[in-house]
Amino acid sequence: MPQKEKSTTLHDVAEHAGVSPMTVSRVINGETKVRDATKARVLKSIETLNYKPNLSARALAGNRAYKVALLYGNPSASYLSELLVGALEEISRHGHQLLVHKVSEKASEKKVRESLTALVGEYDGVIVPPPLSDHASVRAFLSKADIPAVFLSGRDGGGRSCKICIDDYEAARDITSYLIELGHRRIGFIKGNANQFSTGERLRGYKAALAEGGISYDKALVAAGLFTYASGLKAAGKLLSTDLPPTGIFASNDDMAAATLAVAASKGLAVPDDLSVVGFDDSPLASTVFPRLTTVKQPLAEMAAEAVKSLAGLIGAVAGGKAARAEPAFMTYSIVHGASTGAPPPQA
Amino acid sequence: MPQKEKSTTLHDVAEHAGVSPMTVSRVINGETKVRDATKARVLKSIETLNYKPNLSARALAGNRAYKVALLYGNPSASYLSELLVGALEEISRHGHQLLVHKVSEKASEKKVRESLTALVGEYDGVIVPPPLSDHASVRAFLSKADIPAVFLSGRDGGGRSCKICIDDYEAARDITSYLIELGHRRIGFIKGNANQFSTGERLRGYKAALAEGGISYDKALVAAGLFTYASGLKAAGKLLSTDLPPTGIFASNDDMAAATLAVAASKGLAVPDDLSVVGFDDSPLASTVFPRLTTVKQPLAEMAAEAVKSLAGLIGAVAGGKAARAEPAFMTYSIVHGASTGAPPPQA
DNA sequence: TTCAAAAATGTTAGCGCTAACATTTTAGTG
DNA sequence: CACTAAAATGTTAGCGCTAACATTTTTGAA
Repeated sequence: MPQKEKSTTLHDVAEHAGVSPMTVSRVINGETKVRDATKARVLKSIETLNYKPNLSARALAGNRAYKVALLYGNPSASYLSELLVGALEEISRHGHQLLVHKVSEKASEKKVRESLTALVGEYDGVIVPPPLSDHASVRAFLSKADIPAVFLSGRDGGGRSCKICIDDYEAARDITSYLIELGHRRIGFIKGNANQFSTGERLRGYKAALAEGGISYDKALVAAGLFTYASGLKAAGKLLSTDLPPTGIFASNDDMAAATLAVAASKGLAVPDDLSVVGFDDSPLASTVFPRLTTVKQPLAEMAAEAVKSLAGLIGAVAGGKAARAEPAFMTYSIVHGASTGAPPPQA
Repeated sequence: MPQKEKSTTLHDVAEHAGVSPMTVSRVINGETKVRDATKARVLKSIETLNYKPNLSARALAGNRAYKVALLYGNPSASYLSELLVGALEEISRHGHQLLVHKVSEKASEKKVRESLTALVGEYDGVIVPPPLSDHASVRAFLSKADIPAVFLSGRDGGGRSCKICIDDYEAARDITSYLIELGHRRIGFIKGNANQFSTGERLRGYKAALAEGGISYDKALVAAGLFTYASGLKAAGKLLSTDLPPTGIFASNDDMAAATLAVAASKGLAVPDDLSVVGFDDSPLASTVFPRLTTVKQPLAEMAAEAVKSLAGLIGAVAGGKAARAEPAFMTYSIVHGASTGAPPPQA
């Protein structure tokens, strides 16, 4: 039972290594200004005694136990869970405290304001994932409240904010190019919600890939969507009912791509033989449906960890009275190759 | 900026209320052995000064900052995120620390053992959601390691463990009864993974409802499944290809129910006019697909919160040298009425 | 070699809170 | 109304760690 006997402390390590506690503290923190020989000795003692710093004590003494709120209003909980895993990992590494705070997107302006007002006194910083990160009034409020914030995706933030995202434009271009490489020439596109920043970026990427492939942009192959399954059904229905339907469809997210699969099935189209489908996000849905979707995977856990780091930096800077302005960070995405893509049918 | 000026401490409150810090501490904790008048005064001061206890300090002084690991191996991340939200809420209320620890279910026995061994020295307790809570070797290991554990669903645990769950049997019976009330007489059932405890319970509930409705159990209306979308496709395909297909299908989880919808669509069956479909879990998928599934909703966030509480109790008891054995808790589920259910077609 | 600047290490104090014990107040008895 | 047990409150000390400053050791130029 680890909790019966006292756990080893900094002092135990110090004694074992024959140095002062402060030196040990320095080793486990900055690791600067300690002679290599000493450092090695301390590290060995730490190893031997299996020392684990007590985060509570550290937070208390160092006066830096930030409380961070992860806002969410996203019913697409899959996104959330990966964020949480990453954020928790990073948070607990530093002894901060993470809370999840629900902000209903559909609530009235006033309600949102109330919900956020509660945060300001309570937390030292907030992390804002999409779609909240595109929510104008949320952004405006946080900016005015002058609370350190890190936005995931969405537009660039003003004030004490930072943005962590992947390059939606590049990713969309890449995955579209992939379809082109497979031989597709008529590629449909299902747009996302118009008020989200990534919607425009993904469309831009789609167009760029077409241009690079020497394919002219055809308005008839683009359908509006809202990032929802239902909207995907409608959009895919429209695209697949034309005289000359596309042989490949790029849906701006997996929900709509999954809907596209459903529409294809009901029309008797085989995927990927008759139609290739790609999505975006690598949501659980992407691997749930059959065939598994080819899609763009964002490193959400890493992004969340990065967000926590940036936020800690922002908070620290603000506390230190410095101008707080972290650089936006682009993370690397990857393309997940599923079974929903293949060469176009020969007659096409 | 909340982090610039020092936040109010226990002492500030004590001074404001004209009592000793210890009295304030007693008020915010047990609230016992303090005169009502004094307590009221202190509470008012707390209110006035907007005092928030410092969890780090409390944990440090009280020597009770439990580290809790939430194991997961569940690719169905939706489940996880709701658990996390609930667990985080409760955890941070007490200043404990939560970590998520991945345990690959498909790894070799040895790998699993290694993965878990790391936990034992590191954490004070673990929370084990399904499907891990049904994983025999995980259970055996935790029991032998004698680490406080709370299982969500799954079988009852031995050793220092506790189980939080809903009554799968009752829930399955309820939702089947609902189909019967709508007028269905031929109700198909798609089973879950055979090695999960809830699979048997749900089947038992299905049978009980049939019996109560005076419907005889027909083996031909039951298909095997594995809780996956792909297995659902197969099972639903089988059920809907018979001469006299069911008018309602109860899939043991939402993934398989969603697959049933897809099969229905490809067969030209309208849901719910030609076929009613119900699922189990209220996963995000349930509200993603069209039409929205009627399903059983487990209060996952509450269950996680309860798990944290139970775990804290177990750990405390163990630390105090008492026999640790918390009672299993049944939580209340609810039935979510979606658009996937309706009266059976008249000719049926 | 000598000595100051730089680098490495040590000392002191205290973060905010709560056990554990000490003291005061209150209520209850004869 | 004194006197004691019980209840309420206060005091002291320290949880494990790290700022901030104090001291020692090392380094390298004169």
